[in-house]
Amino acid sequence: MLQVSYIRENREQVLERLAVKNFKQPEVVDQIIALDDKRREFQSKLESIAAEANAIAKQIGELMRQGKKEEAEPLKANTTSFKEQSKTLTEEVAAIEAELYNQLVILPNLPHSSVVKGISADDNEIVYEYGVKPNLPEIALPHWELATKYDIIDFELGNKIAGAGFPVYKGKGAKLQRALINFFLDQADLQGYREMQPPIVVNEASGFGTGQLPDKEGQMYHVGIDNLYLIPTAEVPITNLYRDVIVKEEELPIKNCAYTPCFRREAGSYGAHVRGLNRLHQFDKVEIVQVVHPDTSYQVLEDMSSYVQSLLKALELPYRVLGLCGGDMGFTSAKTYDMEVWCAAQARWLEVSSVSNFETYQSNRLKLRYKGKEGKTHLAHTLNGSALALPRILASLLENNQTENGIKIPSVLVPYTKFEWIS
RNA sequence: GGAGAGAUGCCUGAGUGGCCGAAAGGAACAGUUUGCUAAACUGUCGUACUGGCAACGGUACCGAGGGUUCGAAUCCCUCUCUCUCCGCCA
Repeated sequence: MLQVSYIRENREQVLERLAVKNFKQPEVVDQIIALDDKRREFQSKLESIAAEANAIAKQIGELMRQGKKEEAEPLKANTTSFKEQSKTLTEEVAAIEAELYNQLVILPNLPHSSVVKGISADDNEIVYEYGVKPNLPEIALPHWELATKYDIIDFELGNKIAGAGFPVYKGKGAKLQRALINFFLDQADLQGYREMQPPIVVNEASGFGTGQLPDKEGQMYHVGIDNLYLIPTAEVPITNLYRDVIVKEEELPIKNCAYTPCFRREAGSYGAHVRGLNRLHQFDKVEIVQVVHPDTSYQVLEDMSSYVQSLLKALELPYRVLGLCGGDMGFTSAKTYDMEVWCAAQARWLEVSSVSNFETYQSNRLKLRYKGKEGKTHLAHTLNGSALALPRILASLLENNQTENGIKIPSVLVPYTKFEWIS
């Protein structure tokens, strides 16, 4: 959520930046400013009435204490009109504030000045490409066929016990998953991220805190009986740890990471592009989350991007980095890099990580602030990134590393898997 | 699931209708003293909105939301959460 004060003071710039994100309702900006004017006007009326009423109540209290009951009685009569006025004004202020909030949540985050204008994924910039795409023989198999061939992932069994999008990993498939999780967590640890194990269900307040609610309600699994949501990413519980928190400036940056399963209903997805591991309802992911000082957030974004890339290099996967254009960026992000790995048999790029700087967009809603040395509070900046999401890494490993002798495990993973080949 | 108790500031904790935005202690921060550390002493020490160049004001907040009252941390109602005991279970 953007800050109203920022919108007021930087109207032109806000409009210009929203255009980069291809935002269709620029009139909302002026509506917000008008509503805020109205809010101030009504609130100040309400407050001056309250001030008068408080003053009278104080006088009455003083008289009562002195035992002058008779003198207090006429004062009471004066307050009836205050009560009525303040009641209607309170209702009006509440209505204005509700409308202001409704308008405010329509506005996406403002893209950073380095973000290019654009409408769709076609307009994203390829900022970096690394590695050599393997030359596979004609008979190369897509990962879902390899999974069956080596009996390491069973999609049918998953269908039976849960449904499509809930695969069962078996034997070396399961061990490879566990190896990847441990590898990612160990690497994050080396980078100074504190490992956390959060709940994988969250309450409504947390869903609102990171912006999944109310917008993406339909994308989360909801446990109705207890009104809890299965997390779509560890970003939700980890970032919400800092909801309504004021940290000391010297505690920044705060670096946390977490492995969790992630649950996404993916309502509306279908077809060949969701085959196999490409898109699942449940998947594993290691997430890195930082809370930083505003001055450093863009440097941190670059650091996080390099870190994610270092993981892909270690796994010897060809990848590319996309700088997302305004139109393809998430609603809450100011700048996002997507990392995509090459899946050789499918001959397509698959997104395995998304690293974003949210600036104050999340922290404003979360009320996540830091207290500066001068004693004032300021909103902190938040960032997060996948490091990494497992299924597509697995897909890419299986497809790219397939040989006549089986699937070769990257050497960095062998200490974790304790085997070199899936055959 | 049943019964009971509770929710106050960074923490502990007092406060049962006006003098309470809130005692006291601790923590933290700044200063004085000190050869250093410690101790002692002094001071500062919630958040948000809002008026003002500022000095300094106003309003709201004692788990959340309603209500009673001239006036609510305090009384009433609803909800949420926490703790204790019992039951069940890992």
